[in-house]
Amino acid sequence: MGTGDGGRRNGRRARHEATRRRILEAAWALSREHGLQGWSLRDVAGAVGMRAPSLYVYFESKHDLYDAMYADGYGDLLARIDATSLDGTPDEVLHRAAHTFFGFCVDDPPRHHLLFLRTIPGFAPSSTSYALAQEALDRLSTVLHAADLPSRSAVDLWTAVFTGLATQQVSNDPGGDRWARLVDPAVDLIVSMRQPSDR
Amino acid sequence: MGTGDGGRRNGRRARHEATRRRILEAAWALSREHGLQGWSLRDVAGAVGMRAPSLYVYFESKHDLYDAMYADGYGDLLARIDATSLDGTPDEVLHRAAHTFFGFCVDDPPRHHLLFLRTIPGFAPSSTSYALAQEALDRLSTVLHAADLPSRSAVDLWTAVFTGLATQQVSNDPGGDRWARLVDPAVDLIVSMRQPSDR
DNA sequence: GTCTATAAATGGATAGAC
DNA sequence: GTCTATCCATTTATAGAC
Repeated sequence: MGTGDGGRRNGRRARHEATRRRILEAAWALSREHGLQGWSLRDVAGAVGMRAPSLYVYFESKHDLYDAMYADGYGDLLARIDATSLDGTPDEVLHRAAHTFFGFCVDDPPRHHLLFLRTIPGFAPSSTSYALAQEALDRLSTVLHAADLPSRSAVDLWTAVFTGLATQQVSNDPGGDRWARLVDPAVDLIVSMRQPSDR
Repeated sequence: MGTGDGGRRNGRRARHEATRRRILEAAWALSREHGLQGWSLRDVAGAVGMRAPSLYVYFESKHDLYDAMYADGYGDLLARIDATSLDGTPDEVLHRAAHTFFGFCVDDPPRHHLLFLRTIPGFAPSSTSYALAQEALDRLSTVLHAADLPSRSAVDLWTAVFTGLATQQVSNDPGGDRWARLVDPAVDLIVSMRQPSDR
């Protein structure tokens, strides 16, 4: 024992999780190819060599699959945040943080769509998935605070500006850098907002 | 003659246009109630006392209806821009322009969705409708230019920042003012970006 | 866990009578 | 211009055999 799978080396549970992940990845791939709403459960099933009804062993519904994608996306964001160095001056950290977030958005447009635009009819993240979104926001607050931008206004402006830049980039100049070039100037502007009371 | 309707006071053409508008308004109303994708052509028809097939006399398809809504939305935006005074100092004009745009976005979330988020599967505006969007952007450029912010970067940053603020406001604090309060500070920041070479 | 078969509903769009 | 009738395709989801 001690493997947590009932004593079997490749337990049911692990296999189940592995298949879940294959399905999840197939859904992401289809989203990148045909848009976040451009595929059916049949399509996902076909992509993993199954029939549609079999998916219901792994996900309760299509919305449940979207929810898993939502959690997965925020998991990726948290991982990127964790991998972002906090070395250097506060301003250096801010520039780095902005690029981390902007890059995350433009690297995967459908993920950006699901996490930040949220226009899937009838879909709302579950409370456990939403907790991940909250966690990401908390970490952003922590970084901004450590960089002498502690006010809620600063955090709110930060999210609005960089989701805004990313949305424009993704939808009006995909693959280009027309708005990407504005990330650093935007950080400088927000930094210039620092007030004595903030320190 | 001279009425442009073939000599009839309430010509076919005028009636046709009037019915088209009724359908359009019904689609907007349903969008505000159930979301931009939360209604079918049957629903729209029911709302105007018709059956679904009759709508095809006025619109070629559902996408064609979306396209008319898109053009209608930009028509509204252009009207608001026209109604916005250019009096006062350049900075006053900029603040006014920002509030005009922000108010336009938050006043009608599904319109904001259709015009600026553009996540309707398969929908893309026709060239004539898109020309209206271009016209709106041109007028924004003109205003910013007149207010000593002539660079393309300034225009790009402007659109990103205020669509970003509006999206956050609409989706995370509907009816509130959490991001609305940041409109004026954001204008101040962008204004502070003016460079000698810009004048 | 995966399948076949099918339910159950929906929705866009067309044909043709009136 | 509006209707009835209907097509046709699609999709999510379930039942039950294997």
